[in-house]
Amino acid sequence: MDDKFLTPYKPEETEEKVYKAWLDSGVFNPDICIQKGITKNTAETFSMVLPPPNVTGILHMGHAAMIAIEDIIVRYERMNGKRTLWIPGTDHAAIATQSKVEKIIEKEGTNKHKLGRDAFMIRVEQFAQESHDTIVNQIKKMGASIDWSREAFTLDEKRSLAVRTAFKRMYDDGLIYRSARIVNWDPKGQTTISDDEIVHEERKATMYTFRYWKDFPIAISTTRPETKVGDVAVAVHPDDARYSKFVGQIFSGEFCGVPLHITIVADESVEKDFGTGALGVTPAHSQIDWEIAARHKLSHKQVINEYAKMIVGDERLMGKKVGEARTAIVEWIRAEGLMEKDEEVTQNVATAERTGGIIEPLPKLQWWIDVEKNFAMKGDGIPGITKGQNATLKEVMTKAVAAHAITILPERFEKTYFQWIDNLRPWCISRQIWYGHRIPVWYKDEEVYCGIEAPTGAGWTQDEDTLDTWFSSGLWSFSTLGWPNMEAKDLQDYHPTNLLETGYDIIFFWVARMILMSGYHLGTVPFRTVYLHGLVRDAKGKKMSKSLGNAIDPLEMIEKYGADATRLSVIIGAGPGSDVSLAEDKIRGYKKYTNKIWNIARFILSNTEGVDLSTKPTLTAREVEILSEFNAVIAYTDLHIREFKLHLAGEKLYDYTWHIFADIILEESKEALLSDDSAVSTSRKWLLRHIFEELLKLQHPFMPFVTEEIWGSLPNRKQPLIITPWPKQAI
RNA sequence: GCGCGAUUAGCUCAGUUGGUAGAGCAGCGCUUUUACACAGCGAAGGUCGCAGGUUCGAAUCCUGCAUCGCGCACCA
Repeated sequence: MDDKFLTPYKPEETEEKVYKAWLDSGVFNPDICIQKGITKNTAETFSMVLPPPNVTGILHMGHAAMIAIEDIIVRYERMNGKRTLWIPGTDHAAIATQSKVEKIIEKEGTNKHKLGRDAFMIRVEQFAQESHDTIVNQIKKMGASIDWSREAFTLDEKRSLAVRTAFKRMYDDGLIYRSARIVNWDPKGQTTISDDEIVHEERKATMYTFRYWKDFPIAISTTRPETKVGDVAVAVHPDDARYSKFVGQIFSGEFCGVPLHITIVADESVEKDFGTGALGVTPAHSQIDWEIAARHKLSHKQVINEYAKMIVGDERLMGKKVGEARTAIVEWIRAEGLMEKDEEVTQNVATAERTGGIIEPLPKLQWWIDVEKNFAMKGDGIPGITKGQNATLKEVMTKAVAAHAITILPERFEKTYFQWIDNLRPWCISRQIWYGHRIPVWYKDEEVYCGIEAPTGAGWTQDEDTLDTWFSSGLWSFSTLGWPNMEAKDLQDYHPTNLLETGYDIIFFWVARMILMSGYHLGTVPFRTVYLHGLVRDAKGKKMSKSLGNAIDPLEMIEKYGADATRLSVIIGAGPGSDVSLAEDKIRGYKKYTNKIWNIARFILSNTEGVDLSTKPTLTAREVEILSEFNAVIAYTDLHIREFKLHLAGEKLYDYTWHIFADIILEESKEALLSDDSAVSTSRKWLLRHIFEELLKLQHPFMPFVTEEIWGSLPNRKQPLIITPWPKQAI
């Protein structure tokens, strides 16, 4: 027995060495596994992409949980003989990364405009590179058995080609178009954002009810009086008897120094019972009003600019921030005696997820993806839509899940997914930021050119905007496998991928967009199964965050307690899709467990020397009973891993190893091992050694380091544990 | 407003074909005995949110309610 077992288990002396041995052996790469004869080249494949972490800094406990879950599954599949591919990568994360770097240079007393586009981009790329290196190191520390030879980045050469190709094809099909509509403008980030990047925050506000001027016949209500200088109409319900006599009339007057011409229109969208039942229509600053104006062919007038400042009126309004303008207008309304009512209300204010800026709806010329336009399907991978048949992106996304070409787990998230599709509007994909994929469109006078490469000839200028980061991540399942080269071997072997494992918080951002992109470009699903995990929260169930100071740093935990303990702490106690509470005590507890296994190894190794596992001795009745109980443990573990109930599998192994195998079986065996009767001790030795080795295999996906290290000290080992076949029930 | 989830021991949570309630941590008592004190043994601790219903039997199924949390939509 190795002397190292005489002292407690030391992860710090084990993990780096073990990970390096795995890397050197090349077993993370399925091609090498075939070359070495570890995997049959006819073996079933299992593929998965790592949800690429943003290059915005360091990984948090949620990433650690994600890596642990995925690595358990990958190791399980590999031990079961499959050609197993897990692809690593990182995401440039466009707006998130850019705003992070903007904050950093702001502290240095400069900004992106002073630096200029080129110099600023160099700073961003440096930052991204540093983050990338940190992240890769963290993924390795967690023990991820991922194929580094296939690492990808959403903004590297290959992925850029995929993005431009995808854009061009969708543009040619008319699914991508440029149009002026109301956008979600983030004045803080100075960019448009998509509907999904909006977070509604409940805030107190005042609802004012007033008339534009004294003899205006109808009072309106609003929480944003400053936008009323952009009103072109008042909309009422067609059945509203109070106002029907005014419909069609135009009233002109002056509102806080701004001349207005208000048409009274009847529109079904107006609720009679809300406020006064009359809605002041501000087409340029409200999505709904824009739609009403379109229905009634009304003009629109922009009164607020990109910096959320007023661009009409006299000195009372012009150049003022919207908040100040609101105060000024309210004062004016009161002074004029126009105010009929003001009341406190709570309302949901739209804010930008990344910057916290209050969204200012503005009309702007932007690029969009049409989710309701027909295109010809490129493949047969979506049930109910055959190749060549016309379909819309909405239909593709719906059918992929409704017809169970994709299974979403836990199942309840299917409802969430369908609800999102039901409310889906055109996806705004252009961003006014610098970091990201430049839109592959060039302009020359009136000409517009969309291409994978820049047009030849002089005088072309490329569109200034970049793409929403989720455009490139939407391609991830196939851009990492060689697309747009349809002949690429990886693409043919590994797509659709088997599993997408990610957090439920990005089901719309990412999961849905991947289904959209794969459905359009390949005519198939990007993955067969979606498994959604929950959030890692603190001991009191609060979301971990730096500002709250309750965040647990996974690297620090790995240093203190080891990667195996850290992995178990985020697996056990977390059912599929439900959040997991984590305190340092929990991780410490699993550190003790790794040590327990270490000591079991010490006992087994020193008591079962010379045992021949290949020759099964005659077992006593009690031993047969123990073995059959253990077979049930194998079956239980196997079943629950396959059903993604890793918490149950992990907990069972913990409970069995500690409280059955160690506390009962080992204790009761001491007598037999001391026995003078060699038949008694031989059969008991065989049994203990057999169960222990099988337990190492079963636990390997959960705690790869300590199990591999012990396995390496077994006298009869033939190959590393990571590629040792998974236990089968046997009597 | 629509939808989803949670409510089990002091704390964090497990517990699916319905059959006498479980773990970890904390706390209590005992024990250094062929592994391990990062340990072992033992005791204690719960009317499984509330009210009904189905059933021989309900933490588990059904209905309603309450509280907390989340998502979506929307309030002009």
